[in-house]
Amino acid sequence: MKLIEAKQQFISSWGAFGTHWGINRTMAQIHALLLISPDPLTQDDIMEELNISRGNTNMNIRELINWGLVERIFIPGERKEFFSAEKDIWKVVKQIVKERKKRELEPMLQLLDKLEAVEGDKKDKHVKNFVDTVSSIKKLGKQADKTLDTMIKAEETWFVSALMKIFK
Amino acid sequence: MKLIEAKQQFISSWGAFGTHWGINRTMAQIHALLLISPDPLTQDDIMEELNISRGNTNMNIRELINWGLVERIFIPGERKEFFSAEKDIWKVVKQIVKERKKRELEPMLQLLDKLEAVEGDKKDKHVKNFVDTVSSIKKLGKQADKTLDTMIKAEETWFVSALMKIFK
DNA sequence: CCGAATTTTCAAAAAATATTGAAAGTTTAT
DNA sequence: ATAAACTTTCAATATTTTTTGAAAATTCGG
Repeated sequence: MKLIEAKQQFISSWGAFGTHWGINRTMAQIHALLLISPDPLTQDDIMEELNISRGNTNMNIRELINWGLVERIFIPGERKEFFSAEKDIWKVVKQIVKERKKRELEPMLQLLDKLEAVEGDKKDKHVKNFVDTVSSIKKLGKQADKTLDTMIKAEETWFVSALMKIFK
Repeated sequence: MKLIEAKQQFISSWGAFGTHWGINRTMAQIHALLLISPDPLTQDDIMEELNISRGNTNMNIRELINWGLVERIFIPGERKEFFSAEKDIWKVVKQIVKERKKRELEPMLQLLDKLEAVEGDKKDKHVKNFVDTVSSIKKLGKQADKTLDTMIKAEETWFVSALMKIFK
């Protein structure tokens, strides 16, 4: 397979993959393109490679910057802005975990705390089942939260070798 | 907070949560409703509780069954079918992990294997960066795959205590 | 086998989401 | 201060996804 074809497949699969994870196709594709580009690219480079409009490109680059996955690069003597993606995949994964934890897991745990305190007779099977369900989700969620916190701080080498030890 | 209100909040949040994870709102809401229902429900019960159409209810129940999260219950003397969700949250999580691994991670790893074998001069920085990126994603993906395999087989108590040990 | 009860399908409609492109805004070199 | 280069915004449009509901299919008791 030629590089040009492999690149296209990589970008298009990364885009499809993203849509399964609540990330829009274009955002994932821009990320993929930057990952495999050895040098920073401009907005125009990205527009051209992916055949998307200026507005779309701009919005999604910004979103990637919000997620901490892409950074603006200043190149002396250049008028245009350049963009580059973090290439260390372990850092990328940690960054995504960190953001999703903050945006999704933490609010969910807050809600569960409130819901667990529902009024009503615990003898009533509806009340009991509700509280039990909420409590068990909360328990697992809290555990996941702690685990992810530690993971976010971890080095890959340390993490992998620790995992190897338990999951042997 | 009254049970009825707490239920509604739980269902609606579970639905919103699902949409961030590529699961459609209705499917997540049906799942939430079944999780907090002590007894199995019929299609009509679900339609009425969530105010959704018969077709929509039917398709999403089926999808939940495909995911292994809901099962049909046969109740002697009843003509209608009843549905019930797995209540053990650890089992639910393992089931979801298992399915997503099969549907998403495994095909991605297969693709990466192919892409890693791209033709071209490894001295060319474009080729080199492409291969390096693909390889490192593959490496992390393979590790995740193994880890998840072990997790799928694990008991919750064992899993949590093992995690406590490393992530202390 | 009949017909009522129930489930399933799927084309059409609605809703949600993503994309465009042109205009407005900003920055920079001279 | 000006104008060209570049970036950002956002209303309109297009696309994708979800939902509906009525018709078709299936199941089951008698």
